[in-house]
Amino acid sequence: MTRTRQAVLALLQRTRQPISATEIFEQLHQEKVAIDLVTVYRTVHVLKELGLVLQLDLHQEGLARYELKEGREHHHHIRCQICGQIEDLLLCPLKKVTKLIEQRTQFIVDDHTLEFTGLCPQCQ
Amino acid sequence: MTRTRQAVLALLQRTRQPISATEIFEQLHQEKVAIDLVTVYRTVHVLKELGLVLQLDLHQEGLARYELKEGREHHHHIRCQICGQIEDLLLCPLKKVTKLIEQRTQFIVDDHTLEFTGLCPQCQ
DNA sequence: ATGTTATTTGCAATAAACTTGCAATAAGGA
DNA sequence: TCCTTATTGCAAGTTTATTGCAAATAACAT
Repeated sequence: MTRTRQAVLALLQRTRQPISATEIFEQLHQEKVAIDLVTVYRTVHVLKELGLVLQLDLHQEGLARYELKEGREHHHHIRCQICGQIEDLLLCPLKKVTKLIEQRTQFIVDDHTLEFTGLCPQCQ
Repeated sequence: MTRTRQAVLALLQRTRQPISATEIFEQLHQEKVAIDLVTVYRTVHVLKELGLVLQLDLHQEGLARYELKEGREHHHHIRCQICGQIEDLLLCPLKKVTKLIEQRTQFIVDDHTLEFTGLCPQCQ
């Protein structure tokens, strides 16, 4: 854990929304932390492997976002189509459905992604 | 509707799995249909706007896939992590949850994406 | 502390998926 | 047919992410 990686991790800790590699890069530069974009990519990769960070690929965004996994429970997201705001949904209705799918398809289900899009209160 | 667009649409009709732009390009070239990759992108864009085609951005694939919307009911997908096979799930457990989310978040929910990943029977 | 080794970083170059500009061609209508 | 509009192909550009490699940094034993 170098101080470069600490800086990325600390940023993820204090950011409430899932954040992209470019945003991490720009935010750290604003805070006078010199870091290369490549290093950001490599760092989030390492943090992912360590199980500290989750990668999200939200529908039609065309880029990856990262959020802290540490100490957070399984959840999903809703994104505003206008302003791009992303909010956590602290629920998951898929436990029963997963069993049904395993029976129907004979797959062993490993993971799922669920995302809602719509209009946030401000953008309606 | 030109014959180039017909060719793309016809391919989508006879393909059972969601297919990427590059795959459309390669498949049509194998069938001796001369088409530029750019035209494939523009065609699926048009077909999307016409409501004939749906775009899927499956988790961690890093590319878009397209499937026919015409005459198909709302459904979701499960993808094998090993072989990449994609199967339809003709179910959707999210109607009630959507209402709950609208109440909780004050968003107006417009759409959702749901995808499962796991191991298909062949790859287990 | 010093040297030795392994890891991490930055820079440049590359890859992959998609988009845009523009001229050439094809389609549709008066 | 002539004119207008839409579609296509080619080349070049964008964006996001990855790779190679040398330099800098960290880890560690002596």
